Amino acid sequence: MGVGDFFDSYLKSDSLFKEKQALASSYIPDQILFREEQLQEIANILAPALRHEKPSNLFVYGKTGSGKTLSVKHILATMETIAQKNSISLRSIYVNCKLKKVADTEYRLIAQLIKELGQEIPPTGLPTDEVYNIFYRLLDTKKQIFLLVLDEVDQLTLKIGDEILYNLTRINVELKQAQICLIGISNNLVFTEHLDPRVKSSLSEEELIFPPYNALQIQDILRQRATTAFYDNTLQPGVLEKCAAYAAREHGDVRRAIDLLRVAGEIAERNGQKKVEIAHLDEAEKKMETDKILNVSLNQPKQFQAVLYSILLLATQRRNLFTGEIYEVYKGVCKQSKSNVLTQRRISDILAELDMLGIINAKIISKGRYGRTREITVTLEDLLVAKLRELLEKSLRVE
DNA sequence: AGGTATTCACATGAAACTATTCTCTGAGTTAGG
DNA sequence: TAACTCAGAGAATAGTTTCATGTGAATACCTGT
Repeated sequence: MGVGDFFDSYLKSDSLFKEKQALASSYIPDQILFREEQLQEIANILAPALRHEKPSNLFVYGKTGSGKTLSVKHILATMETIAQKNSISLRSIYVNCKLKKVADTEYRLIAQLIKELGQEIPPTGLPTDEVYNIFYRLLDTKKQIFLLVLDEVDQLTLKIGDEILYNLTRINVELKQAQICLIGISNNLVFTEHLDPRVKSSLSEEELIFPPYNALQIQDILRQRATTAFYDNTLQPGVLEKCAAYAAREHGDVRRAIDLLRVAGEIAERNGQKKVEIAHLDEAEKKMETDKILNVSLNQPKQFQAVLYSILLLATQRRNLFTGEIYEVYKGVCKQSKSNVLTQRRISDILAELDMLGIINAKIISKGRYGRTREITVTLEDLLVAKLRELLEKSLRVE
């Protein structure tokens, strides 16, 4: 059967989704469940902004998928509409500091902020303090309050230190008319402990913790989303509960639960089934994991791929691998793929990063008289390993 | 036997270097009046 | 004389290299019994 037939039957088969949007990660529901307290608290802290007073800086902690970003965004949106109605000059800017090539360095963060204020800044070439100056000028055009949200700030400081945060907290001193209020969001609870004490005290004048959701709450949230997203009676009984249970086990990450539900729905739909079954959930979980690994691996730079390929080669023979062995194999791989060989120092870092990405498991062990090294294990499924190896071979043009 | 001291095989840190991409500046060139 | 071109100086960034220092515990090497 041709592609045309496929599209025909695709059109004819009715979708399971009524409004798939509701399961997207960017979706903001009208009502945020189980976060009344936190919402109220944020509102209390930020309310002075509506009277042209600078609110205290706020720091929001909580594990991934506990509704931090959603809540903050929600409050800001409502504040902006109210401000507009009463013609109060209030602006909020949201940046995610983790986004590569967007806001993950000092220069780029400020550049991004300027962009949000409606001006373009070249991606490179300007000295950083010049960029700061442009930013100051843009801010200080009139008397107004800026609410500046830095999502995943921990990533930022991890990469480039806390100097920017210090600068940002000091901006208010230099501004004549405008004032900015910083709202940091982090999913690392001990994050501020690595911070310069000055930054720490000024950044977290107010702190707020988002506890993880429990299984029952996740169920309710899922139900809320599911009723908008799916047609009635599309979910088989038990699916929602199972999905919630999965997520509850993963420290109450609702985002994951929602993704899982969406993917399960997609799978059911693709199979032409009328209902989402529990089996689809299992399949969805597996698929998400595999997709993630494949995606991440193939998007890594060549050298990472070469290292990973070496690991996979060795892993077929033995369980626990050490840095030195991997390096030897890696050198061979490099020769074959005609790329240049990096130092062991660098490979050590690459191994650490692959570990961070969750592709491999690395643990530093001491073998006593026989030295200290990383012990690396591969816990991926055999099928996935085979596939990954094949793809890497193609990408590296090896063997 | 029990207690130190060594030693291995890397890990971890800091600084400096390289290549790439981009802006800005000012000298030299061109074209028009 | 104004507009244009183009090379060179400077920046930011990613990815490395170089050099220096750190480290956990299995062994080697004592010591005194």
